[in-house]
Amino acid sequence: MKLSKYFVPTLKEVPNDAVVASHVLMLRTGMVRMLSAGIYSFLPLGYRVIKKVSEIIREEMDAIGGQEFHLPGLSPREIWEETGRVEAFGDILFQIKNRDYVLAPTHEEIMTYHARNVMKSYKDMPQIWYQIQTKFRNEPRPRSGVIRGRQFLMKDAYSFDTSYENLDQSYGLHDKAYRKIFDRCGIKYFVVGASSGAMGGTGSEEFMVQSDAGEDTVGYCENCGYAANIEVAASRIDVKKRDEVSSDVKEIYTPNIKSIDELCGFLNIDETQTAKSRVVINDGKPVLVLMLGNEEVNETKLESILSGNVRPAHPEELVEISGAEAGSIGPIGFKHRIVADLRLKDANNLFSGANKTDYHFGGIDLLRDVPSIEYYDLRSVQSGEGCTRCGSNLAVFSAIELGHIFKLGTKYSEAMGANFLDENGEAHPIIMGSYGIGVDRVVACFIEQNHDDKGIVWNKTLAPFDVHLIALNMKKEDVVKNAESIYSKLIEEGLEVLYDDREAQAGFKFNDADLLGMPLQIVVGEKKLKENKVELKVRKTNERFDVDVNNIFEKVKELLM
RNA sequence: CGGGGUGUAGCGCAGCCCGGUUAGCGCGCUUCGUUCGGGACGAAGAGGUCGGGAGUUCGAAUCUCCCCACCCCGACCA
Repeated sequence: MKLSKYFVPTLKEVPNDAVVASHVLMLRTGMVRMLSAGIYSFLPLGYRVIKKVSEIIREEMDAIGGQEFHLPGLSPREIWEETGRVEAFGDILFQIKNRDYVLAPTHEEIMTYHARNVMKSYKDMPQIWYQIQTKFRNEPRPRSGVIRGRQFLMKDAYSFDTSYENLDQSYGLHDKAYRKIFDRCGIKYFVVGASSGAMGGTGSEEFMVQSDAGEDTVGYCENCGYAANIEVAASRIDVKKRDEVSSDVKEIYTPNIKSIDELCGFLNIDETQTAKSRVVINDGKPVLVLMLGNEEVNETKLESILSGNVRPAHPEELVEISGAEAGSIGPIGFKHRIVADLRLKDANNLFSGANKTDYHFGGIDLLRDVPSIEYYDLRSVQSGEGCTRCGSNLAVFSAIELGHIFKLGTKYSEAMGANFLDENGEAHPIIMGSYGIGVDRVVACFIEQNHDDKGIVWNKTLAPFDVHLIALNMKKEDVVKNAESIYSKLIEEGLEVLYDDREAQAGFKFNDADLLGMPLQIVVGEKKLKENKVELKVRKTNERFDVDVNNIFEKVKELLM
């Protein structure tokens, strides 16, 4: 491809609206342009990369017996009513104004629609159906460029099986295929285990990439590979040790002391001697949540323990429930359910609120004074805490979800009446799995992981072109002649070549080449042509080789391997 | 949806507080000439509903009100 004719609008300056590296670089390299918030057009260069990722996905999906579909983006709303997901998605679901259609945010319903009444026999299964399609979600807040958009490209696959054992197999095939896909793309990822979530089902894994642009927080153990969403992650952490002697409960006057920090300062104690109280309303009933010192409650853990609806109590409610204002609430004398974090298990000599405004108790012995207390893991793990599996230090960081594999079970087949007959002629709902990969996220994540201050550093697998050929001075006949012949020769050999044949300064071309980041650059200039040589530069390592014009292809092949 | 911010040429910005010529600057773009291995130089040009609407005023990019778009933080997130 000749750059003089190719639509690659590169940007020298950093666009104002972009913050994360991949977003900045995708704009600067002319891979994408924004049309509207969270809606991006892929330009020719960017689309080449999308196609490369898609092709890898396609190959690996086909290798596990997947069959590619191309489903519509539009679908009648009533099909989503069948599974109750119009309500479940709520405002996320785009609805068409002048006809009762929605823009599909995912395709479980549509695939199930095609399966029902067609896959009627156990003999028809297993099946793996997939597609690479645009999804539409009315995200309240699109961000980070292509990483969270209102419209994005997703590979979604669905498996149909007759038993949970067979589902496990289909699931396992996807797990392997996904690892191959991300390995081939050259992405550093890790796998986070089940957090079954609102989708229902029996198991799931998320394929994650560490990135500050990510929206999930995970705990990860480099040593053993343990990885879990912060919402469920556990760690080895000491419980507060029980003192040998429990002192008596004593009431302390603590005027205007509201926070744990203030309490510690006022009494000159350490925060590990205190228990913080939070009151929530769980399905209309108050619950006191006790944490050691200043530790924050992990909302997800709390909600899964309490089940049902959980919300913080209003300030007026607090007085009514506990008799005290926020800051003076504690376990002793609290007349409702009390749950405490495990670190407080059987602790004594604690300071906490006295349920009387401006008073705290000291010498609290939870074992002695609060017999009805229940203990759970309620805190979020933090970096540096011990891995529960191997004891090494856990790292906590944010991450981007690249893929998700999910054992759906029969949620959709039951709701939509997709049944099959087994060997005995009995009807059962089809057992399904669903498996997604964010294709544009793969591209963005690769760039997040592979760039420097000059631009993108592609590998051969995903690079839009293998070679970036630069003719330094288009006014010199010798340079043009040699560049043209190298260009044809490499194309003949099956390489993808981007040829910078523009009338421009050398520095301009070098910088564009580094920005666009093809793995290998070939520089054709007067200076080295005098010795019948051209320069090859490896983008990643910045290594340079002077190569005889007649040996270019061999050296290119060697360097690209 | 809550908090903060921005909107002026393709891109990056100044001007606005304190209303008053023809709305500027850098990059990019067009033409000509010079230059040609790390974002060149000279000369001449083109390019603007100052986000939109209403208002105040003799006069609005500038003041007031409403709306819209976009960004950041939070909430939300199959």
